[in-house]
Amino acid sequence: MSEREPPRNFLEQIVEGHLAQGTHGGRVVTRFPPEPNGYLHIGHAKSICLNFGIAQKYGGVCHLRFDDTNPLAEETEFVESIQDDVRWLGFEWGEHRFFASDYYERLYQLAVGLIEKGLAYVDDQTVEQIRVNRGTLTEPGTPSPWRDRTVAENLALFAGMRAGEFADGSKVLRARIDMAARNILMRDPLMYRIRHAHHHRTGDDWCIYPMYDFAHGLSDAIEDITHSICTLEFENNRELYDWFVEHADVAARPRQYEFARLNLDYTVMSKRKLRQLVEEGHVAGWDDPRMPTVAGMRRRGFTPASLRNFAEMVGVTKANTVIDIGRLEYAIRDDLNHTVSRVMAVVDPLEVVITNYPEGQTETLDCALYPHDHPMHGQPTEGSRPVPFGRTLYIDRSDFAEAAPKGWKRLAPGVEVRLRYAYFVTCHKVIKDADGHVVRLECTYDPETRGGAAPDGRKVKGTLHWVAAHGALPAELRIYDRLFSEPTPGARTGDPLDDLNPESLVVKRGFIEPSVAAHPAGTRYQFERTGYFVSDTTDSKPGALVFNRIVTLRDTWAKLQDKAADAADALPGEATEPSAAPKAQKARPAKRTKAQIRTHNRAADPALEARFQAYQAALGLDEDTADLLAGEADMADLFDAARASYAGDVAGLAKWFVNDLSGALGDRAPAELPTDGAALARVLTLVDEGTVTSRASKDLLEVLLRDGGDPDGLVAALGLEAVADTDALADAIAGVLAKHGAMVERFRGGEQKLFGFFIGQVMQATGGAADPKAVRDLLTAALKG
RNA sequence: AGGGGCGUGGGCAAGUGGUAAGCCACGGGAUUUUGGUUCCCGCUACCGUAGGUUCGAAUCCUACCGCCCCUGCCA
Repeated sequence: MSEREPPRNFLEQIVEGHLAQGTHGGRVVTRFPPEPNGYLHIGHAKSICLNFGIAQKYGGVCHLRFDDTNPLAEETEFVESIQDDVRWLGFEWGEHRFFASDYYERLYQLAVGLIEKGLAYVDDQTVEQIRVNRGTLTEPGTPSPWRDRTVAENLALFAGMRAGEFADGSKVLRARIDMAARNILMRDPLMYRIRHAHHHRTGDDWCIYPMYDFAHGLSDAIEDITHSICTLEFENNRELYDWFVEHADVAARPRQYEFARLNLDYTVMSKRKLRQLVEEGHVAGWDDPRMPTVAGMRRRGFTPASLRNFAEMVGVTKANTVIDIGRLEYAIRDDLNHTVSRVMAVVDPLEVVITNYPEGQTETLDCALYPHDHPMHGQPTEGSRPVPFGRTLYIDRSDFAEAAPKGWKRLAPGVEVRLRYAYFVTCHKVIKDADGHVVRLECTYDPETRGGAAPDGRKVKGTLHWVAAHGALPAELRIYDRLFSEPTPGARTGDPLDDLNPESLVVKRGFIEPSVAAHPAGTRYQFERTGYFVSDTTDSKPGALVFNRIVTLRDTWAKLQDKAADAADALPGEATEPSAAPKAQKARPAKRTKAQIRTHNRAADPALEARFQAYQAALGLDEDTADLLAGEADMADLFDAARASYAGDVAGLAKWFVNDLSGALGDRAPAELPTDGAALARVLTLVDEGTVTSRASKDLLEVLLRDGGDPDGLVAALGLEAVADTDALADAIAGVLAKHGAMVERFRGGEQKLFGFFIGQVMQATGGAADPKAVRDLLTAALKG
């Protein structure tokens, strides 16, 4: 009961609100609308999880709709890859797979309908003319000379466009909205353009193609989508979306909602930049394991669950933020740690000879597949695999130091360590080549420590992974790292390519234990002490194994060393250059503020201006208050009406209007209220008289503004009369104190700020009806105890 | 006559007038045959800034500041 439910994101709250009110007849229909012109990336993955997730959660469905309205960019190949990716992520669209191109005929008819209503016209202007005449951010556009063609002419021309009578670019169909609209998208947006091009599905059936804004919302309407979720940059398009849905002949009323797209540091996400990486050969392809594409991450070894969890973890909001890529790494580690078997592999081999191990002898050790110190999700923690051991073996070069630094727990001359699951060994001799490079280590082992434990109870500080030379499988190990070395690629120079990480892929030749030979490509492992790896699904072959590093293990030792290195670097005391060049100050026109609107209103309405003056002169209100009250006639009317039946101090009424009423009003226009000034005045009077508390008056006001009615009657009906009766309050206080004994202790222990908590509790216990001042006094006494 | 959005600890993010959730990162400690895992503890935020309303404001009002998006016959 007291279990904390995960907070719902704002979209889920909206959906729940609709469900509660039966807004869409209780239906939830979302859609994921990719354009089949490229590969999906992790940002799309978030959107997929959101759309399919909401449908799943609320018993709805999610359509997969390909937004294929531009024949020049789109290809069937991408349709396939997108479907693969969505399925791989774990979502199923069932029979709900659609294409915008399925609706071309219907859309055409809807366009004709708009023409017939005089709401669309054929424009003969050139691209350049259209652009110029659209105006700018601060200047209105100018109407096309073709804007007032007759319906009949438009109909004929549009039919001609469809029939292929005109060349590309010679004509377009435009919505006839408003060339002076403040939202540029509303300045007669294009609906259709001529493109004599082959479409991946409709072939050569069409030579006119609908534009996004026209096609998208109406496709939503055709499919009876209820919640059309897209990213923030489409916020400006919503007005147009609504316009088309409203004016075209469709019954459904889908609504668009926007959320912030996913941004990840140390990577790029735009299709353009990703394409550039591929086309210029900085990566091996769209499925290069360093790419943030779904295909790339799949090949890298990410799991669908890790991506879904990641999407859940980062949340859904409208704030434009950048996610720490460490969270993605956390998500995949957190999954694999609980699902994947352990195995030993040496990335950078250094030969070790156990000099006191009999020559020619070998043995097989039984090694656990899973750690037993945490639950493995959906898998047994039991199970083992045979691992050969012998006189010659390999350890990782990074596990040996000729001169051990402080804190070193690994192998060094004279130091004894454990070979995992095997024996304790001690290094006695370091063999080097002519250049002084270590080529081999000679160690002795303690036969008594077989399995890794010493009968005499002695401890070693370190445990190393290893692979015996006999039976070792050679393997190519692709050590992947972040594609970019800067959190915001391109921040310095403007070109992300300048920040490519030269070590995003390092290929190593190493060895792995033979047990993995039996597993299919695509199997994921934890290479103990090294990281999570997957055998590459396209390049790994029996006898020529290839593994991709998915992610490292957390590495506390490396972190300590980094810190030590940083500390050393810092010694010279050089202040780091503030390299960030001052941003070019963009000249932005100042926004028209609410204050300017009010001033503007008065300039246009002398009567309003007169009231503004009178409020100050006759009523003695300060300028700011008078400004707010006389900013629009409706508000001033309401205020004057209230004033006429209010006996108290006018300044108080004015303040109450400004601070309380306008907040409760929200977007509602004063003139549309189901109540009047007299009733409002009565509300404040009730507060003045002490009949209701100011707290309870908010509830009263809310009901009054919503339903209207008689304030006195409402007070009685809602039980809002102020409770100043000492006995009743004392009871309430005693109840609260008894219920929150621990809090009382804390308060008496010095947490003074909890006083507010107690007041709040008492206020709640009395439904907001308690007189706060009385509560304050009584509570002070009671808490002194 | 520009318009549309967004600002809560290092990074995310709950919160919608009554004790500022949680996650990641970071720091400590315990356990450990992975410097992994797991488990504890810490991270003592006055909520962009400044005024105001209120017994009480991250939440309501006002002004200001900062950041993002929009002038494709792309989506």
